[in-house]
Amino acid sequence: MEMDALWMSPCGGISLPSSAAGVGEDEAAELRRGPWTAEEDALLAGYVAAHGEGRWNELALAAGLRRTGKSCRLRWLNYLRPGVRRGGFTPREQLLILDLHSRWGNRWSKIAAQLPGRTDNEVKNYWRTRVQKHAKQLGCDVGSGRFHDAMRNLWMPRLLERIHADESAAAAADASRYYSSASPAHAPCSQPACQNAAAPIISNCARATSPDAASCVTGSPSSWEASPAAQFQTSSPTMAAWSTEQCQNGCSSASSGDMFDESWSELLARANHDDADSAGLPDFGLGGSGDSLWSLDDIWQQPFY
DNA sequence: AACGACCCCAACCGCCGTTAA
DNA sequence: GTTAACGGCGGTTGGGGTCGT
Repeated sequence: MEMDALWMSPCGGISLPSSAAGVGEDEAAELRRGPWTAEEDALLAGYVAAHGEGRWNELALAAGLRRTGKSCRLRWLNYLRPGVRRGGFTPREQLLILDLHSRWGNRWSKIAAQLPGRTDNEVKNYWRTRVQKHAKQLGCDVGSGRFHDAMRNLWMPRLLERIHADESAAAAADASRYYSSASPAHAPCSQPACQNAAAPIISNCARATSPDAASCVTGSPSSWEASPAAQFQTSSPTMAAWSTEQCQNGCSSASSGDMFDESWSELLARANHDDADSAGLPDFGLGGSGDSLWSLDDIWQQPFY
């Protein structure tokens, strides 16, 4: 679809505040806004490839782009830059986002820096659209301790289960190829970082802080203290080190999708119908509490990936 | 098929810190 | 030392797509 016409003002141009960075009145009168066209992308990418990043206002003028330097920078960083990964977040990435956000808050650029190929904008959008949606379902605020601890004790362990399942499947596939080809190159990864990839996160899972965390889901304030997550205390590599290495190794191959959906539906189903411990999960006391904070009917309607 | 509600994400906005003139 | 320009960051918005009725 040709976007050019859509974003031109009726007068053939758009008006921007004259304070638009680095441009004069004449230039500002001709500046374009809105979605980028393929031609603009090509212009920008070509110019950056030839001259490098930085000095965005200058670059915009020199490249002949009728865009602000800011707009060029954003387009480059979020879309055109080599290595930018698109598509759904993998379980690993989701787990990292949860963990890092719990530590750093809305420091999107800092969090994105730990996710190779991901931009702060993507992380921010993920948080706002997915995570906040589920917080709303819970009746919690995402900034509340209750929501915080629900993440640590419910979703993060489930993400780890998912990751381990994916890795087991991948390892099995590798082993299968190994035995059929007898090639040492296909031996399972023996690097400590691979084996301990999940441990640093689990250790954080065990650090729930809010006394009423469990009450968010159970009304049983201390049940999470005995969570099996505590057994994962570790001195493994730091999260930052893990994130870069592991994401580069595993992010691109893992499946995508919203792990929260799976966590909600499966965890709650188990908690209500089975003994949580026997299912390998912490006992959050969900069964029979009748805690109206959970909207089970709604949650069970979530799609299962 | 039509319509409205909701979701997702690209892009913009405003603020702030840094830098250079 | 001052100030304007710039880059970076987090918050917000608008529009296209999807889903449900």
